[in-house]
Amino acid sequence: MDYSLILTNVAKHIPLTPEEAQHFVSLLESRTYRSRKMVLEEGAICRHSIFVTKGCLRGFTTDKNGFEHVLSFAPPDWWIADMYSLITQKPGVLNIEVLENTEVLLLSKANQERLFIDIPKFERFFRILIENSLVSTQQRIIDNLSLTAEERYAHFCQKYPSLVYCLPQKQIAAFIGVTPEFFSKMKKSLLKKL
Amino acid sequence: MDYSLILTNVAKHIPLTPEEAQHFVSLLESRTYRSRKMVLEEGAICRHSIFVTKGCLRGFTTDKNGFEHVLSFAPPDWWIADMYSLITQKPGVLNIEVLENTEVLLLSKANQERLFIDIPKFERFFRILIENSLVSTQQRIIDNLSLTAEERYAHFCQKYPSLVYCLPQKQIAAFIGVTPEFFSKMKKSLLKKL
DNA sequence: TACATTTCTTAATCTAGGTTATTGGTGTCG
DNA sequence: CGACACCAATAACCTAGATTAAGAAATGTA
Repeated sequence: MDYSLILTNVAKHIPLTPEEAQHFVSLLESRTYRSRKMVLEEGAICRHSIFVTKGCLRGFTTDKNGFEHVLSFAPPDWWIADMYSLITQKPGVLNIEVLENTEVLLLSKANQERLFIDIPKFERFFRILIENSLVSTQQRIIDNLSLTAEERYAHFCQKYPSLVYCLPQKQIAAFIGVTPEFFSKMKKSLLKKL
Repeated sequence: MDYSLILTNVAKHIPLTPEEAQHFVSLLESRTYRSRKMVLEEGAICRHSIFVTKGCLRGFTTDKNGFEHVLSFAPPDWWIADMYSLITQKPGVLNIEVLENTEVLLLSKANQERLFIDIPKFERFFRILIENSLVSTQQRIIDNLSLTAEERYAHFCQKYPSLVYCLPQKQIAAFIGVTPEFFSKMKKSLLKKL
């Protein structure tokens, strides 16, 4: 098993000794998922933080009319979970689905808590991780309040350049908050402008 | 100076000995602000986390057309800051304004870091604080993507019952993401429905 | 190769919410 | 007291984006 991606990810924020790194990876489980598998379903309790090493996941909710809204994508080197459910250990609202064949590392809630006790600086690591996540989530609210669909799409292209070409465009539409039909129309009118 | 509100706020998540509590409050500065004062302006570096003990603040951004969009309100017992700027110590995009005469406690970034060293469990406290903030920010994105303005207003009333009656309604409009004119129209049509 | 399923495109029509403009109310301060 | 700034309400008109309903392309699968 290759842990270099996740160890580099951790090392961006806290230094680990070889022994600490060894202890950390011993708390992880690795999994392989086929495209379209649901990793977590609405109403279930989220018991792991998921780190993607290969492939891509998406987190989404379904509204009362059956429409899906994408909260986040998780390409390699990203973490994903239903934060609400993971924290409270109550049933959550998020669905997590596999978009292409994907490899992940799982850190269970119990192992995460053990980690906080055994190597307290992981408390710092996850604080920083969540701080960054909060900042980008807040920025997205500001974008939703102040930008047009076209501008939000432009931001998306800047922020996730690798995803723009590998994702079905209905998924991008469900992220920026428009219907697939409007997204198609918009893309066409963007081409005309060039 | 009365520190009971902030100490209760901390005690919700981590237990403190009297000595630790004493050390914590020694790192705080208290301030009083008059209504309409700008506590933080766009382009400035955010150097403190702000805890409100009395009154109310709001955090907002201004878009390229001059319209304001409210990211958060901070009534008593809430924390507020420009997270991006506070973390990076680079110029931020958030304005923080006083909505009525207000009393706050300030924790500077430097003192926060000292606190993490002196009393490491504060690392845990702020992680939990930010986790909760992330969960409610994510929920707001889902709401923005899947609910109508009327439904978002209903959510707002549930979440901030104390603010609904004390805030100018243009501020509520700028939070849920509609113009004051539409908000007025909407409120009228809600009355008819009863 | 054919068939099923999902995704993308187009176009007509519709609506939630924005824009602009006018009016009246309510502080607040010299 | 009057002047001025801010806030709320209303109404007529406008537009970004939704809805509905086709087909056309692409993709999977046998």
